[in-house]
Amino acid sequence: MANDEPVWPDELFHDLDRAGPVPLYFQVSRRLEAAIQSGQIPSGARLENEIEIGRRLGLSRPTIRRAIQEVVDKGLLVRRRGIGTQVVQGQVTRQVELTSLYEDLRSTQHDPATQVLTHDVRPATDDVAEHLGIPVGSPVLYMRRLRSTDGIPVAVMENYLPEGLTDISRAQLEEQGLYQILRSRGVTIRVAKQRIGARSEHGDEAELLDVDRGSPLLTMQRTAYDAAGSAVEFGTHCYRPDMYSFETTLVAK
Amino acid sequence: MANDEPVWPDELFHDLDRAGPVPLYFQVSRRLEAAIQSGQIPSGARLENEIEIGRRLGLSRPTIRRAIQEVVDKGLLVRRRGIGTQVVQGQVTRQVELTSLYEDLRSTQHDPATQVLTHDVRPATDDVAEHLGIPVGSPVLYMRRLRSTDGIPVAVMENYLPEGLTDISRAQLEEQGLYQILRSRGVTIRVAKQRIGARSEHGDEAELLDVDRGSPLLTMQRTAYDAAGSAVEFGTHCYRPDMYSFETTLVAK
DNA sequence: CAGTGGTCTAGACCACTCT
DNA sequence: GAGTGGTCTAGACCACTGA
Repeated sequence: MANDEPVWPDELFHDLDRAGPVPLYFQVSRRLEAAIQSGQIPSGARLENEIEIGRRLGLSRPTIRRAIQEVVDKGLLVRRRGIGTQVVQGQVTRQVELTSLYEDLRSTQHDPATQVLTHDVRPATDDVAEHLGIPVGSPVLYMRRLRSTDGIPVAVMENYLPEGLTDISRAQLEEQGLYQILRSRGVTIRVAKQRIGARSEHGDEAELLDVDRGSPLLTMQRTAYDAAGSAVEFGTHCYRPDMYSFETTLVAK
Repeated sequence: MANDEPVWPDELFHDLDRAGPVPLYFQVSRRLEAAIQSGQIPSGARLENEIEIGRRLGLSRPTIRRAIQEVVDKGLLVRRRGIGTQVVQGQVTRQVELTSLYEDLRSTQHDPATQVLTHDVRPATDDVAEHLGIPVGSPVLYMRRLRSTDGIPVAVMENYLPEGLTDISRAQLEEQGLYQILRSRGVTIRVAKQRIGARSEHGDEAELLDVDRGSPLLTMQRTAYDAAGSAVEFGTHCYRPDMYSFETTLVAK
């Protein structure tokens, strides 16, 4: 083989900010990721070894390892002991992240709009209480929203928020994603558990989503927890399967 | 507060194997995870700090940090700077992992069975060729299988394997999961990209899965890559939504 | 203020792969 | 045997939290 020489675009890393708040490993991993996504480091290319990268960047090996590991976890690189680190072959897809549908859609250049169908405070049912970890009958904010993109309905979303968050206004929900509102109130979501399934349309969903009666819908049920481990949101959503699907990249450990 | 004392069950970690091939951080993380899953470390409990844990176990802080990080990544623990490490509140769910349906079912104590409906070598169509990254018309092994558990049909699975793996026998497929077979042939899957959606039943699926005509089905399309980054499997599966769903735990970065 | 996790360093030894 | 990533150590300084 003539072309098995390792690749490392030094020039991308010559202005790392050692003083600022952004960790070095993160600065390196983001630039590395961008270089792969843009094709600057081509599919299948072998990277320079960790020690040499560290030497060139003036960083220790653990820092370089952590940067590379971040990119490996996103499925863009593969490491093999005794061999080296390679860019994965094949097309690159987007990762499922801890964001709301609104942000998913917005980040993909669409124009999301929200219509609030229902918005009230009601006592928690058994099911809702269990998911939120609160007593049955506690007041919860219930909202039912219709999300559209480019004028086409995409999803009907039902959400429940526990006491302390029940004062979110209808107007606010029309304008921002739920997770945006929560963040602006200082609520940070750390962990979310979701279950994805399918079922038939029922009730008024056919009309709202502009599909035939009895059409298949993609469903997602999610409970989100804040840093302290308390549930801050429980929701059941249903999506038009021709308008939305879930993508994941799985990486073996 | 009287009961804010940090928790650490020393006794679980007194027989770590420092000589064997299993990394120390992994031994620690697995026992820690088990202790949480079993309730031995209760929901909401605060863990001892990293330095102290390291001292008690005779391990360095980076090793302890890595062990804890593994459990954080699984969504069982939450870390907060200045505060400490806490067990997440709420029920524990299973993680989506890089395993086949067969292993999913088997690990949950069911009794999976496989019926091979079709099994032949054929030229790759445009679609299959693109997903596998091979030329159109290349020979690929096509298989269509019906998976059941406890006698109830769960999924119809269509899979395509590239040249070099086209000699997997029908008999073998009846007995083992596809990923098991691949592993036994030295093929290790490192990365998989999957898309989950929904659609209506069509063709003979209603009969195979014992559902009504036009019923909703949960669908999954997956391409799996080996350590070198080559695609080793492409498949489109459809599931009875009352028998199967996908669970994920998402952790904010 | 003391205590916590977050980051980083400069080494070391090992297991694995290829030649 | 040479080169690679995998693991581990023993420190260091910082940023953030809560009292």
